[in-house]
Amino acid sequence: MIVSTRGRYALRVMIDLAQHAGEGYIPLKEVAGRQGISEKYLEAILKQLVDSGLVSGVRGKNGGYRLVRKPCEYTAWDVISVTENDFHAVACLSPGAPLCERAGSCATLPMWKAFNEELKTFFTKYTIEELADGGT
Amino acid sequence: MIVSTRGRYALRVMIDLAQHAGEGYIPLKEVAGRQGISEKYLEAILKQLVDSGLVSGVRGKNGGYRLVRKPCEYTAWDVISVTENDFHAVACLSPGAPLCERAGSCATLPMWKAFNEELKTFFTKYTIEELADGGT
DNA sequence: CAATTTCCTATCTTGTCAATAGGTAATTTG
DNA sequence: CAAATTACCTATTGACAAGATAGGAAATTG
Repeated sequence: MIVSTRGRYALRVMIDLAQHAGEGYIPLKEVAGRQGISEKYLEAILKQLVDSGLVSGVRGKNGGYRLVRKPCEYTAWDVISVTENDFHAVACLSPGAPLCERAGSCATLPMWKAFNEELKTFFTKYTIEELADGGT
Repeated sequence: MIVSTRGRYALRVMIDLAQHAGEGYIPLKEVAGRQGISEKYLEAILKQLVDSGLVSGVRGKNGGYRLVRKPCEYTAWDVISVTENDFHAVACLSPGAPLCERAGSCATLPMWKAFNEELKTFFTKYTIEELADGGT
């Protein structure tokens, strides 16, 4: 598949946190329980979300995770682009990829570039708030 | 990356064959040479294209590969959907995937379905002829 | 028959995904 | 302070696919 379990889980976690916003910090255990996701695996995903500043985590009793911004201020793209490892159309378009010597005459490169843009455009259309509300 | 080397190579091969249509059967060696792709690896890819009826292959002297239809009658989607292993948004949407018990209440499923459609729509817009001509 | 060229099967290496395990550091509460 | 809670950190495992390579069998031509 194109979007891995990791990315899917990350989205569900963000949605879960959105649905319980305003309730203080939500412990991982709760989210994992509600979502039916392995705690340990979720831990790794949440660390990534914390590291990239999408979520804040606090230790100790009453600790847990919380959204940093309002749910309407996150898009699916924000989450996916952080959690999916190499979310670009083709290898040549990965950041830091060695310049392809055929790039100048590559018949397919424009299509891949357009697809790359399309990816971002598509997932930016969905906000976490919308997804959490199940609305359009 | 999202589209693997396999899919990219397959597209380049199809374009190459389109650019040399009407010249009879083109041996793998020529295509591989022009495109700078390992012969043995290309062999496996071409077999896939033959098996799925996109290309015909003939053995022996003067043999090789040839497009079955006109270049304008192939889309990038035709090629990619055949060569990419599991080209669907998420695992739940792979054909033959076990029905997800959360499907009914899954907040993200509609988005994944829309993305699946978008994939097909996007790549269907490009014909091999257009790509081969380098035009818009 | 000999050369050509596709077809077929098997193998190998490398890397990522998905998950698990065990321990460390911070924070609150009794 | 002690104990419970909870996030953080590092390492490891198993399964699988990508990307490639190798050697030979079958078909076709001249």
